[in-house]
Amino acid sequence: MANIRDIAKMANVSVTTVSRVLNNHPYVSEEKREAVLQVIKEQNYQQNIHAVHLSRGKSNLVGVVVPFAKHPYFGLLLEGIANEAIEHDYHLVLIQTNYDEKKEQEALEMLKYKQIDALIICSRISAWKVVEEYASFGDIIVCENASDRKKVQSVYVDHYEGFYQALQYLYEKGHQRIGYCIGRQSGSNSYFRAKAYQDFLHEKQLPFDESFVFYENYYLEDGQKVVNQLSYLDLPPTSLLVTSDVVAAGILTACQDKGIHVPENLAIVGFDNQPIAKMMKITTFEIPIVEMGRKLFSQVKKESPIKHKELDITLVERETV
Amino acid sequence: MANIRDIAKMANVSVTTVSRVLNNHPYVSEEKREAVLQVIKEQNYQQNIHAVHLSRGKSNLVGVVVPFAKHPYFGLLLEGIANEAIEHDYHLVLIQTNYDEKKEQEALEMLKYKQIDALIICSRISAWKVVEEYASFGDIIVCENASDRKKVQSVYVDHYEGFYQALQYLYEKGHQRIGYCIGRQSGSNSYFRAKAYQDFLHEKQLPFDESFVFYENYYLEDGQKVVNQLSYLDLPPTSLLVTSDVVAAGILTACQDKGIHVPENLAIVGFDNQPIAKMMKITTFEIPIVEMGRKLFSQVKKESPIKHKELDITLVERETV
DNA sequence: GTTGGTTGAGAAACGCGTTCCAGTGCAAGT
DNA sequence: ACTTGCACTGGAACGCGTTTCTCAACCAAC
Repeated sequence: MANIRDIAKMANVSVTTVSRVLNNHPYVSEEKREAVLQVIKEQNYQQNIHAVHLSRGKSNLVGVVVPFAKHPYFGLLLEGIANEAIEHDYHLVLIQTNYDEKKEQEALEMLKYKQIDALIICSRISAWKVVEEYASFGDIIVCENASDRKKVQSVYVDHYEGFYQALQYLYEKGHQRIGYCIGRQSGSNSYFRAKAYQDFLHEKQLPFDESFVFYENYYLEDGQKVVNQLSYLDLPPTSLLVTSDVVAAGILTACQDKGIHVPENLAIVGFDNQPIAKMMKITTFEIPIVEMGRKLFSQVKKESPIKHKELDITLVERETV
Repeated sequence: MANIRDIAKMANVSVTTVSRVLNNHPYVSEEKREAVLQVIKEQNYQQNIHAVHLSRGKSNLVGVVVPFAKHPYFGLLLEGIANEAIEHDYHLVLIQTNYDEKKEQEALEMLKYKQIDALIICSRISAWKVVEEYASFGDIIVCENASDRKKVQSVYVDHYEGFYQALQYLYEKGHQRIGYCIGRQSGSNSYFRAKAYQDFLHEKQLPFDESFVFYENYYLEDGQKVVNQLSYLDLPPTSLLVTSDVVAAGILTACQDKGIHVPENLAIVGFDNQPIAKMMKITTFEIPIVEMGRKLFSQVKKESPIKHKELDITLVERETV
């Protein structure tokens, strides 16, 4: 296959001119431009993309770190990121970590040796210190409140505030025994929610019962597990905050099977406002996930000094409270 | 940052030797190997990945074409592909097409100019003729029955057979008016299912009613739409084959809202056996999606002559028939 | 002592596009 | 008439690792 030098020769111009035609640089006369274009067409010439990357020192590739591609939350996020990437002529390198820190590390390494120009971390595992070491190699954008971090950018929802609001909402509906279900126990979003929970209990002078907190809930199936655990409690919570609508849906279904009436026996508040929440009429706090995905990508290579962007959560009242 | 030549100088060896150390080639004495390793460590040296790609003419990147990342079917497929890719030290470039043929074309172009070494097309749009033109540039693997195609590889389930079996199953349960819901109207999987449907009607001497076929059903929300349309029919089907469990779940929920009893008034058979099918006790034909994803990736760069691989579908009887 | 295989190592070629810099030619401005 | 300065062109340097050739050294077998 012909390379740029061959094309230059055949078109009787310099390599530089061919490059300029290729990249739509100005300062090429119309005749030469057409001559070059003609030869390119004849030869069915293609730039060697690796040479372009080597030369430019960048690749128009952005890494996206997700724990699982199959989880609807990350599916939605990916959708938003992908759609925005298309519009900016970037491609996405998908890095699925399964919450394995090594995989995240690898992604950071890819940033270091410039296989990717930027990295979007949808759910972080490594410590801030580690992540920030890599910030000098390219933009790092996280999907969590990192407004106090100088080196990375972020797009997020205020989970502290959201959780607090949700607790307040249930409290006003008369609930005093409020539990919650969450995904992983560590992680910054979980931290903020736990904090909001503790602060709320403290403010309302409510006791903390550790059996009211359920960890490792990600999927529909996990709802069943929660309802099971609930049945072992002497004094179960009267309401549950569930940090993913799919889990909330699982809980709701399990309740229906067990004859637990929702919301009479158990009130449920979901998060995300995913399609399933609408379908099953789950009261939920809407998180604009797809939009968040788009915004996450928009942070890539942006000049603007706004490094941190917060999106709003809104309550969607339906029938589970 | 130091390059391979700098390292060579510092270690008092040739560039070749450094390269050999880097790539674990034989013919490097232990002393030199260690000297090189030492310098590499000291200098915190990193290969320039673009130079490696340029030199090798490949990138260890595999493209994955999906219409939407947010659809659970593709989420599951992606999960399988991603997990297999990790094990083979490949990375994935996600190309979301939104069923826009241009995007798919772009993906094929990426294969042509070798930005990616292989391409997995999870749902094809372009004509075979177009796709096959690109087969010479790298492996192309599709997720549909392409057993009669020489140039591409495939991993698939027999949708003709699956659909036929499902129809047979409903027929044996006493249903004569069987409708079906499907995603896009074109597409090879849809073609095989439509064919199975026609063949079945013909065999059983049943009339074809075009109002029994519902197109463009992808998500939970679409189930509502189907049930609405159903209510306008004078003589609606007594049973429905639904090519995605999420849509089946949507239909089931909409039926519950409308007081349509399932399975008495309407029997529903889903496909995929996704978590939601289990949760909502939907009778469904299981498609091993995650495994299919893994197998799709396994076809990449495989020596074996097995270019086409069929996976089995199995009936999971639950409560919607 | 000669032939031959094996191991170790380096020079040079190869893959290829971008960009800096120098320079020419022509037109507008003073 | 003379200076600016813009439009256009191309040579050469740069980014960097892999791989092929070639050759030397060394040991073993004949």
